[in-house]
Amino acid sequence: MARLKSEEKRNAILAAAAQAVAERGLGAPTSLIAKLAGVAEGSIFTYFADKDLLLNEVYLTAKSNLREAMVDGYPSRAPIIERFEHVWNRYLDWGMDQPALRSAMAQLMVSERITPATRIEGERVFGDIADLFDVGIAEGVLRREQPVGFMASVIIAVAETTMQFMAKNAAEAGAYRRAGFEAIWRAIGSA
Amino acid sequence: MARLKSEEKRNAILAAAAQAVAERGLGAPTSLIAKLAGVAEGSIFTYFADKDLLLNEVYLTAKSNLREAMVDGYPSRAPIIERFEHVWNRYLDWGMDQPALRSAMAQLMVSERITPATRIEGERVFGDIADLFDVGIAEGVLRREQPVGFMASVIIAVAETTMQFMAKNAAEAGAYRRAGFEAIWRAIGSA
Amino acid sequence: MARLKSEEKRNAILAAAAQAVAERGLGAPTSLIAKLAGVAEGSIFTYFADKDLLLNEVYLTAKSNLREAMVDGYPSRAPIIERFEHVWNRYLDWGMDQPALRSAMAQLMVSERITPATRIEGERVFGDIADLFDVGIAEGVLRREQPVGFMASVIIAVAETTMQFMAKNAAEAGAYRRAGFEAIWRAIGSA
Amino acid sequence: MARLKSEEKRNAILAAAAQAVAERGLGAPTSLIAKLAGVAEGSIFTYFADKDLLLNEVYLTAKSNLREAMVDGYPSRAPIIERFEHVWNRYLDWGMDQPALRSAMAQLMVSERITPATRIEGERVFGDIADLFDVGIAEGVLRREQPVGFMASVIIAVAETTMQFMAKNAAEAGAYRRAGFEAIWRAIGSA
DNA sequence: TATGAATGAGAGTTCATTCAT
DNA sequence: TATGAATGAACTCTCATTCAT
Repeated sequence: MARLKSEEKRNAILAAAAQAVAERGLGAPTSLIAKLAGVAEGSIFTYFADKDLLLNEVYLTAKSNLREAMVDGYPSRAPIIERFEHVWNRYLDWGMDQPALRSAMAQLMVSERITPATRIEGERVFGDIADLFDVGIAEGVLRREQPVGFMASVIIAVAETTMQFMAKNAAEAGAYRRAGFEAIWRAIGSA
Repeated sequence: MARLKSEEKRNAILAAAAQAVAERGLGAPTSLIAKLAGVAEGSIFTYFADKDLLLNEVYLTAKSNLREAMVDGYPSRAPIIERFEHVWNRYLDWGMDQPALRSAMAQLMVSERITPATRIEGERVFGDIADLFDVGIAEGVLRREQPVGFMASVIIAVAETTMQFMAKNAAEAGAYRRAGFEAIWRAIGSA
Repeated sequence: MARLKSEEKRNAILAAAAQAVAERGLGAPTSLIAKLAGVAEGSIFTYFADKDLLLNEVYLTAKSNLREAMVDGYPSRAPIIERFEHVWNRYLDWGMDQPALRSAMAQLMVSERITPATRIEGERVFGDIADLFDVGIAEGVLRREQPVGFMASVIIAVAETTMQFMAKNAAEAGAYRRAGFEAIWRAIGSA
Repeated sequence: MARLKSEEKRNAILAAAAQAVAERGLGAPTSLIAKLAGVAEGSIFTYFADKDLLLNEVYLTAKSNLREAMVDGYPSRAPIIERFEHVWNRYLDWGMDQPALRSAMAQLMVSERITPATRIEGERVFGDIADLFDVGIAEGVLRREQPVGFMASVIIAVAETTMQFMAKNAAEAGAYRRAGFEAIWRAIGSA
């Protein structure tokens, strides 16, 4: 048997693509991605049919990766505000730890290259986290007036902004983290 | 001595560039921009030294344009919440009226092609609107804990999100507009 | 005003493409064509949208070129056999003079890259020469049983073969030329 | 001593190559050939040193295959015209039955990829069929003026043309078959 | 100044061939 | 021997920019 397509190599390409996009935008050449991944230029296309498909996979991978970070250590039985805070903190930690993934995701999000199907799939990944909102509303700790999807997007937007400030000013990172959470909690909490 | 004709052409190129970026992303070819502007391909480069510079100007123009929309009809003497609401509504109106400008701005914002200098200049444009915050804090209607720049960015992020939902679901546009404002006001208001 | 697209350059590219195809087959790189034409690689695409279109134009150009060679000095009033012989000889002369054009045409003819539309257009070019057959049949010097299109194709095929032998054996070129004509004339003549 | 299994695989590759060339031209990728042959991409190169060699073998195989079709049921004692007619009909039958082989052969014939050696070898395969001509000339039923090789090539060319018309217009296939034979017989017969 | 053809570096992608398995 | 992933040169085509007109 010949060499089999390795998950490892696939991941290396995905990570390299994220880095390349973070550094050079969506126009980052596939040759740069190959170099960063330590594979031949042609190998990219044995793992991904074309650049757009690769970019879509980067997007999905980033979302999954983020989701896992959020779910890890999730305090299922704690009061809902603590659960929210857990998710919030994991989100920011993820963004600080993986600036390339975060930057790539942000660029991909507003680009035309992510297909509608990928966008839907990306939202599906966050399905059970979105359920948090339903619980919160049922328990009366979240405002019921706002559509759940809208709230989620607002949170992401604020988190994104918070991360920008944390990244720009590491000394005050903790302060921004708290300020962001308070802003969000006030925005969506029913108190 | 500003040649009228040229100023017009310059503006046509800027508008065309925004449209091109909105439709095709930052990789939109200068030849498309030229065609949309009704100008020869080469003429772009008599008005803008290179594409990056053009893109930076688009960014600044969009910001100025938005600023003007916000300032127009500004109720200087109304209670501060009404002033905020005015700004908020003008922002959303602008985004709905000028989807190309909004989309281009969003893409430019997260891209590497906007220079730090341009970013600073872009923030300066909003200087007096940012002053609103100082007044609000002084008057005790805004929370003082959060840095002003951070609050402003949060507002922009939430507005951006709100516009996305308005654009996607025109029937509920009014509801999103209000939901967004309430979320923001709770987030930054001291009440 | 800028430089205008020059007919001259277009022709140079067409000729270069024919030569490249003759030498390297239909897979001849556009970069070689550009070099042979003395233009930049990119210039090919300002004159022809893509390689297939260029190849189709080469085909059509070759056919037109051949047609002109055949029509030149055509003895309209001579007996029909002489008119045929004129066409025959002009055809072979053309093929000997323009081996690149001939070879390119032969390869293009059997390839998938010539579109049906181009094929039809190519036949139309020979319309009035095909009329020779109708006259011949009317005058009773050509066999009437065979469809005109078929006869024409047979002639071309035999001419092609004749040229191959002439090219391979220049010393006997004259003999092949006569042998080919006699074979054809017997095949289609009513005598 | 010939491993059966391998011989089969070799033939599968040859057949697949013919089909691939018929469908996609000489630029058909070896990966397509492998897929059509039901063989791994790399295996092609254990049977044929490189693509050119494979193509040359396809050419030779097609010629041999055609030759066998012609020889099968050959009426050695019938009058020479019947023998010719037999060869003619077998040729056309072969072409109709094996369009891929015919198309591949036609494309290879005019291409630069068939080496002179292969061309000579290809002619040698038809050696004894070419002998028919010598007999015919000796018996006085064929014109003696024309070189044998030339006559043979003319016949092939006319047959090729006839097959094209038969393939394009199945309803009239019989008519073209007869018309082609008559044209050829008049061209080469001494009558 | 305006034009748009010309340029060629560089893009994404293909593919014959190699080679680890 | 068979496999198919790996390779990278080479391909077609795009595009920012230049420059003759």
